[in-house]
Amino acid sequence: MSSVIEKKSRMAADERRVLVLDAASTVFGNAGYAGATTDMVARAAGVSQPYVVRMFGTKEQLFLEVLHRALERIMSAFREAIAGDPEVPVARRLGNAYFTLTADRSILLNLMHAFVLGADPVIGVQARCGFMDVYRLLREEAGMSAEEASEFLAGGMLANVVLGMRLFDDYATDPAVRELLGAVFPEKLELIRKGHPPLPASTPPRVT
Amino acid sequence: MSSVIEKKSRMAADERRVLVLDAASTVFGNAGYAGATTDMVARAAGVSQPYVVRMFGTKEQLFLEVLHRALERIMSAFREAIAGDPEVPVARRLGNAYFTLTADRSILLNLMHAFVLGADPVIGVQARCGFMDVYRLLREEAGMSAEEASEFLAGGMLANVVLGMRLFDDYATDPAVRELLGAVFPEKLELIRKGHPPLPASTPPRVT
DNA sequence: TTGCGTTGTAATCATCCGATTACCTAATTC
DNA sequence: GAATTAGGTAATCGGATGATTACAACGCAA
Repeated sequence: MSSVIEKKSRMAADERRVLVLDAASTVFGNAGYAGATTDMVARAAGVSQPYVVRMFGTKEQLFLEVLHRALERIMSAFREAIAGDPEVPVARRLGNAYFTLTADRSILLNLMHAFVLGADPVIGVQARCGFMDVYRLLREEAGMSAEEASEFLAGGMLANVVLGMRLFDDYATDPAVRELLGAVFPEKLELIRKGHPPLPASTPPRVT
Repeated sequence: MSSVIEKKSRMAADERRVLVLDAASTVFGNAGYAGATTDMVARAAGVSQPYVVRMFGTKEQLFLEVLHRALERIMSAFREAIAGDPEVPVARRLGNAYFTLTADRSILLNLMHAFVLGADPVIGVQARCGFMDVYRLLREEAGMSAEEASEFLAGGMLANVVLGMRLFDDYATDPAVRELLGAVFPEKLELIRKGHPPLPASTPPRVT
């Protein structure tokens, strides 16, 4: 019922910092960079709004840190997978690693928000750099061909979109959704579905 | 050098309406829903800001119209492709149609912006509906299997991300970008590259 | 020309948001 | 235990933004 961390009075700034970063990741992931406010982040972290901006300088720098941390997690998860059991093909190991990452929607959602802001002079640059870092990892460290890497990334982007769209919210009401999700997350469907329950006020889909 | 349409004095409201919708598509596509302002749209369309909101009621309704029009264009392009030359496989026809759509970045970018806003109570619903409409078209009208449709959509999502990220801006400076783009747009690379010149102030990528 | 509906804008409003300032209080040090 | 640093917040500011209102100019019909 209670939150995981419920400290009273003072806390080390470093601890508070990761709390705020976690909150920012969730908020930015749901609302996007421009749609989120520093006050939303502050409330989610249980601190005051001025404290958030003073810790990170600007809203933009806060988002860049969130983005950077998301990329770090992906890269390290992939590196672990690459160093894993050589019996199973590397593409499958990486796929499993990616699947594990979906447990925290915000990681992948923040990446997607950055990816579609390529026209932004500062976020766009970081998005391109981060994306190409991942591509290079697939090519050079995982030993994939350009076509294999492209195909792997394509599947990942579709998974990201499906998560961002909250398609799981319509799992119960639309058989086509079930079918598609089954194709996007082969074998893992039931597992991943448990981690993505529909929002409380899930509106039934209306056709236009 | 001059814009396509340069009418003086009065114009029929319907004509003006499509001008504003075109402008809105570009602006929303670049900045996203929350990042764009009605004033940016107004300036791009050459009208006053109050006129924009009076024509469409609210900024949200304007975005929904942009989104709806984008979906309509995709659906009709796909239906044309499905009705095309039966000699060439339908997946290839659809791929060509999708490639043609990339000529207007904003169509696909607005879709992506909507797709990552699934948590929004009104945009999210439209995003899911529109996406599933496309999926159903692939399954029922194009006769694809669930796996074929999923694979097709995956490739499309990667293409959208690559366009949104403005990866073409780094084509000249990064060989890995060239390689990846070659894998994402097989055969069509040179063709599509002509339609996506880098921004004037293209910042060279910095590694973090 | 007068009248009137359509097309459009200038001015303005209320709100929100990121950022700044000034201040407060719990620890830590000496 | 006084002094000092570190961890915070309340209050507020200036600018941006979506929306409203009131008004102006054009064009057409009688």
